Amino acid sequence: MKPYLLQTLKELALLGAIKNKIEISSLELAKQLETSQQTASRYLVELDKKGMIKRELGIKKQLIMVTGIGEEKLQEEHLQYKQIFELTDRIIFKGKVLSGLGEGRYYTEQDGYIEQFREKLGFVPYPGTLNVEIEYVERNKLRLLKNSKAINIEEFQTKNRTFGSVRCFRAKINGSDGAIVLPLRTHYSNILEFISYNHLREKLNLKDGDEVKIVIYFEN
Amino acid sequence: MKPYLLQTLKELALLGAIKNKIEISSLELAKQLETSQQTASRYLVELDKKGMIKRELGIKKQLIMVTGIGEEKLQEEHLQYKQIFELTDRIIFKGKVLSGLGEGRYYTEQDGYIEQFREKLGFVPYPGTLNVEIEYVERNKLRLLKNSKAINIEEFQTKNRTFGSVRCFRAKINGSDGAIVLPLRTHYSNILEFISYNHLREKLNLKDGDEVKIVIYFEN
DNA sequence: ATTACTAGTAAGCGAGTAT
DNA sequence: TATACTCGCTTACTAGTAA
Repeated sequence: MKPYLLQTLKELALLGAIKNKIEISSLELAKQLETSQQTASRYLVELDKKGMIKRELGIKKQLIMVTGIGEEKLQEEHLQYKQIFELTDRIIFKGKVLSGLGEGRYYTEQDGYIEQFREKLGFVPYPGTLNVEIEYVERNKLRLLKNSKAINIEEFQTKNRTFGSVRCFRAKINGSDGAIVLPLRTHYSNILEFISYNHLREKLNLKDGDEVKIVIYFEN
Repeated sequence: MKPYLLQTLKELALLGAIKNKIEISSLELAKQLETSQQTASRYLVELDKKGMIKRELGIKKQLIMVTGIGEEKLQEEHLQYKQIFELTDRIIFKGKVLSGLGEGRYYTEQDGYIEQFREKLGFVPYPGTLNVEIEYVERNKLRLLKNSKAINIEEFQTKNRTFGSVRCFRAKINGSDGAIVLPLRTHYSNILEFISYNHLREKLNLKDGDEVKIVIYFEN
């Protein structure tokens, strides 16, 4: 949708055109939008064609109402602003289920980790991690976690090797509870590793390539 | 502000660029905005010139952060969406104080009205109404009151004449409590009549032509 | 008064490319 | 790899005006 049409739609909504007919001439609308009468008229024609407004054209005046389609579009926009300014305790990602390398299983089966997961997260994870690939550009959102308080899993040693610290954040995947694990050393990547009490692939019926929604919660 | 720049700013904010530097190439941004690398680059230059973002240009990547000015602009936008979808129990107007015809005083001094104001609104109004002229196009917002429950002041008679019914809504003008009165018969006009316990012109130090903010509250 | 078409002008776009 | 310039093309804008 063209940005200027969205602005026009918003202006109409502000004047009460959601679930209500409002009476507004193209010249009045033009003044609101700080443009010409002709342009305002064109905007209305375009919005009408897209089914975002409904018009009743009289000889002197026109009645305008935002349609359900138009309202939805505005609500989408509203949600985005809420994400920016209100839902600041969480980050929302869309991603694709990825076939892991089986590494996750090796780590989640280490007693040193399991014991801490149980203590600090309150569950023993199903072996393995569910890997989700996010859009490369969205890794920027992960930066927000940088200065935030995490659930820290401490490093530990076995006879053979050392297992590094891990930061965890409570999270949901398609509504199911769990946590994401971020190894402390590695750089932020575009792959999220999700652990859960459940076998998520089975519970949520996930196959490689499926789109999922992940919400990560944090404090501050 | 150009609509497409606002959309760009919002996109950056969604990626976490408020109070945070994010790492994003013009090509990545272009993908997010569904436009070309050149256009995204131009947008960033424009936003930078307007002081809405701050950039650190490296050879390979650029770090971008939304500035205070940019954040304010986004918050303004957020507020408008809140007005559309959340603050549905009120209407907000900006208007100009208008010199009345003295009619208000005549009506507000009628015992038949005074008694009902005291009973239903909880105060005896200072004699006279404060008249506020709103933008002509904003009279559309008043339509929202049409189907809404009002505080109804009943008609009554004196020896000489009949005084008609009036609908009242609790309201605030520049933060001060009172009510607006809408005569039942008259068509919605672009003049709001405000009554209050206080002498508002004095209390708020208002002169003709001063800009005021009025909030009208209603239920459903 | 309105809306909205036409036509000429201005602004925006993106391919090519320098840096 | 990047960013962002030039330039030809397209889209958007508004004055004039018909309906």
